[in-house]
Amino acid sequence: MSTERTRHLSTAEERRETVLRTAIGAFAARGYWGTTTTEVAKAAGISQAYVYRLFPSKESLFVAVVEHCFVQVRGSLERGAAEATGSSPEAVLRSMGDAYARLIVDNDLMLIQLHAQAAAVSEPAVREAVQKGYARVVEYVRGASGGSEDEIQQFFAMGMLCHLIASIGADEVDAPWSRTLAAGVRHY
Amino acid sequence: MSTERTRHLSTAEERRETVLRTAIGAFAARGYWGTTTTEVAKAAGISQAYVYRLFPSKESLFVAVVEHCFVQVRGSLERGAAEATGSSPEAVLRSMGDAYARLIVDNDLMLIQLHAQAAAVSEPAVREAVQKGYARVVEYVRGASGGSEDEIQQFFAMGMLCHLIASIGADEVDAPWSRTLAAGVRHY
DNA sequence: CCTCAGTGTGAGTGGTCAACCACTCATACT
DNA sequence: AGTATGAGTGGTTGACCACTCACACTGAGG
Repeated sequence: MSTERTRHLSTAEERRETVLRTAIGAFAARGYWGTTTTEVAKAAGISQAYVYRLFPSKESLFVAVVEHCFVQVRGSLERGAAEATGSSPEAVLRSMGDAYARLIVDNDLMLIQLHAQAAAVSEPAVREAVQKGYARVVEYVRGASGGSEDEIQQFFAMGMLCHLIASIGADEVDAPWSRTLAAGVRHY
Repeated sequence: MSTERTRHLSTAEERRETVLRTAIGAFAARGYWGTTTTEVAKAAGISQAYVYRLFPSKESLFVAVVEHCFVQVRGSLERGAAEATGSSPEAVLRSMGDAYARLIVDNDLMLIQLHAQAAAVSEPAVREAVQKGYARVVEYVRGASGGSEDEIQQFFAMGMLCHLIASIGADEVDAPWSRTLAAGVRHY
């Protein structure tokens, strides 16, 4: 049954996953409006026309990419929670933060979140995806850590600060202001 | 002088300022790549061609808009610092945060910051403007508040969380996750 | 071997983009 | 009145955009 080695064609489902994975890198640089479907196709190694057989529109492709990223973020936080030493909210949150820091060594994953946030302003479908993504992530963090409202809010505020630092390359600037913003922010 | 048909001419400098102010609203919705120079021109009430007499390129226009926004943010923080009751770092920071919250009642000003952050990823000129903007703002907050590194970092982390809440409209969602994120975040 | 459903593409479509240029008009100053 | 200068525009351009469609190719089941 397994004929994977000799198979030249992929199933549409396999292709869709490839496109989703590679589209992250494409959208990460210039976001929803700045990235062309041709760039996405090139990154996935298929023709631009075939992108439109796999996804009905550029918007739905981007939404799928955003959802894919949130799944990965949640997975990373779950691993972090599992690795926590101790069960105090603080210990679990620290371990989760650490896991997230390791996840976004791949900057692209984080940049997608930033660009999704930007696109959410005026693209309702994107906004809905981002809202649902944060809904699940916030509820997961609350449940798994048992942290207070304040602690959870702090956790996400720190995540947003992380996005700022990476997006403007503050961690590559050697200055007091950048050191203040990036102080204690893990970056593997 | 029977049929009055006045065509009011401004100086180029006046026009440039008009364009900067109105372009904020144009860029706020769809950011750098999603906004056309025609939209900017329409918002300013001039022809698209004239945008290019006032600014050498779309990029330099966007950079000017971003710089303009940072100036307003700094001005708002200065007013906040002046209004502070007491001179403890905590009191000054709280007053500054409050002033910022009042400033971004106009969502556009905040959305520009978000879109500037997104554009900074791959547009070096924008990145430089945003870095310089945060450099000045962080140093100002440090100097005016005298807060610790941690307090200042917290201050900006909270600002970033604010941007998230507004960009995805979390404050219009009635759910536990959105209440957790927005708890205590002033919104006039 | 043939069939055929599903994978995949080349070659477009109409529309829009940033940028440019030749030009008109309003005003200030002779 | 004439002239110089700068404000402001209509029209255009070539590149590029999202999206479409007719058609070619592949390989598993018969």
